[in-house]
Amino acid sequence: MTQQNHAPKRRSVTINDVAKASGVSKSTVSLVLRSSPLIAPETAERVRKSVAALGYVYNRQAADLRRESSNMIGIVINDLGNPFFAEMLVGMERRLADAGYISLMAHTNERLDIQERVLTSMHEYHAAGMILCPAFDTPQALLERTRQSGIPLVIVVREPAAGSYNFVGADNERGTFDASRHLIEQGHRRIAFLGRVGAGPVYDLRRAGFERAMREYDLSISPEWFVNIALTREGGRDGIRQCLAINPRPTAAVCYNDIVAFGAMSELGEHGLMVGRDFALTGFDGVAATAHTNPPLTTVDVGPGSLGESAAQALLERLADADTPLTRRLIEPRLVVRQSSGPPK
Amino acid sequence: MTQQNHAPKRRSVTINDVAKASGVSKSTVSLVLRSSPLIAPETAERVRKSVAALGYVYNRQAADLRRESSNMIGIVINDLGNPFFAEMLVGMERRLADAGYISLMAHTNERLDIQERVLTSMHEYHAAGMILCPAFDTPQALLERTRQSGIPLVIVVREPAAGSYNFVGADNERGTFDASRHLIEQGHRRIAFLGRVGAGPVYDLRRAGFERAMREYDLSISPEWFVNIALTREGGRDGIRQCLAINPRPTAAVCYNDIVAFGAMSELGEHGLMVGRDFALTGFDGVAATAHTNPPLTTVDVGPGSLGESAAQALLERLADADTPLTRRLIEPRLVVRQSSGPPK
DNA sequence: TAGCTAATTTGGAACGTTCCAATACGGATA
DNA sequence: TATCCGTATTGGAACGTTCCAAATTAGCTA
Repeated sequence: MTQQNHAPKRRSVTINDVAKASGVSKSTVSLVLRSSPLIAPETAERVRKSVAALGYVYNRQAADLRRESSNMIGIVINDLGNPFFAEMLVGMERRLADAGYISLMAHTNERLDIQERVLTSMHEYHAAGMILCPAFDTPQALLERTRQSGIPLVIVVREPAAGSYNFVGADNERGTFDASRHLIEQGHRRIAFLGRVGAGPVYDLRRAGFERAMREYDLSISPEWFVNIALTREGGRDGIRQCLAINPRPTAAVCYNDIVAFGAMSELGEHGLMVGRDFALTGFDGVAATAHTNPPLTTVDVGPGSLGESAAQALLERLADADTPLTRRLIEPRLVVRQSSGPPK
Repeated sequence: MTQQNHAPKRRSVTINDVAKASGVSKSTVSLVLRSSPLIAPETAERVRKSVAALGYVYNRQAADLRRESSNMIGIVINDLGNPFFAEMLVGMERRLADAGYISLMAHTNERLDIQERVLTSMHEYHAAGMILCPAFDTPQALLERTRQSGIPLVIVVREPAAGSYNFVGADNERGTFDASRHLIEQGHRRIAFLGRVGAGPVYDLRRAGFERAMREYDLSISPEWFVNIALTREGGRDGIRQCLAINPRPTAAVCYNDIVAFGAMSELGEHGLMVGRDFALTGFDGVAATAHTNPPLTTVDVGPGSLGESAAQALLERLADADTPLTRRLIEPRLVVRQSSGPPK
């Protein structure tokens, strides 16, 4: 006795089955599915009935193959552990979903080999467009190759050294300038800058903003105030430990980003120092959590969510019209002053 | 004069072009691309040369259509603003990518209509499997429908009321039990529970764990200690405000999850209370940030990343063998004691 | 040399859509 | 009645793969 009820393996119902069931041709069904105005209302109604009755599900794979396109957008993120990127991703996804696209998401964790792999994979799946937040040290060649493949590409957050790309990011120099000026005007004179030296153009710009502010107020910077750390919460702790060892001790620190500031706050607390009173801190990014730390964190808010939306928007415009000129959008950050950045004692 | 150089529109290179270029049949090329052992090494070499020369890119859409399958996995997340889900997502994505799959990710923001839409969309794209974290109040029917569609489905975090599903989650009752017991053993007697009343089974279980611990230590619970709040950082603030108004005032609170605890910490700080000394707090989830708050947060660690990996693993097993029995995996959480949960004064 | 086997290679027929040119059908006009 | 027109519908050829059964080749053996 042969066992045959093993796996149902029911052939999936196609447009043809629907056509047969409703007594029209597959072409008609196809038109109905795309709600074409060509079809007579009664016919459409009948077809829709059969669709429901048979439990037909549209096969986008087949449709996309024929149309030589797709409704999938590739999103490549390098550090989802940082809420900045998570919030940005949410913004992108929302905007894209609203426009009827679905997101192919991949996380590179700053690894170039993974980044390369996912980019080709998205390519193979015929993504209609891509949003890429390049990992550190991404070779120019990779970007160039992706660009030339002809699929619309928007680069976010980290701007490539050269070449013309569709870019959306924040005005980093301006951001740290504002934060630094704020600290200076609070009365701070010895201010540290916590970041990863040589982390690329973003680091350079944020540092430059800090330096410009100090210069404009005629304050000189001791080299040891450039504290070199990993761009993580743990790095923030490390940065504070280094700061506290400096003599004379800085009274404030401009942090590369919010999560570094989080780590710094935690470490300061463990040393019995009260953030905002004994030591001032500013972050960068404006992630949601900054409003709910102890104490709330003064930060340079770039609007992570809306930055993501902007990127998606730029891509959508490009998809709508391939001849749209490549745009470069720099978001003006907004300094949000909270309790972490009080004056020195 | 007709303008024709408008858009390049170069026909994409197909397997046929490669075949022609290397003097073999398309079938052979197809086999080479999938590195079949049937092909003679020299032939494969020759084909690969042409692939590179022509800049051929594999069309997975076409392949998947023919094979009636795909390498895409749908992941539906409801609240990426909560780092717990972001970290879980990272775990899933990594495990799936390692296994050669690519993730179709969608964010529902707890909205049922969006959830419904993305599920059908993933369906239409022929996702090979799906991981779903159901939005609050997801109707049983939707889950049932998805399950019956035949595509392997793993449900995470929030367990459906009934029916047999592949589920991966945490032992919620046990988690809050451990946290509550810890606070009690620290000497706390008046302990609040901050959560959203009626938020579903997860709330019920976490509350039950709290109640059991109190019962086991013969402590009665005043009804007002069940503080009803939104499950956000803002909700945590709100919860503390409510706590402080209770007379006699609780000395500790078990928070529904980590972000609620974050908000609570921030609010306590603004009232001049030192967390861990003047008021004790525990979180739930074990997100990375808990180790770097001010002070570091005692939490019930379920390992968000590895929970995601487990879910992916469960799905992969099901994909490998459709007859794998449906599993229900409950992760045993681990209480991580930090400074937020010191004894009462 | 014919016949057998194993190792490679191959040509069509799928997969489920969309596109296009062509057809069918009333009804109005000449 | 023949012709035209607009509206609705349709069949077949794509899209770029994989699958399958069959064909080709080379090397042995009888």
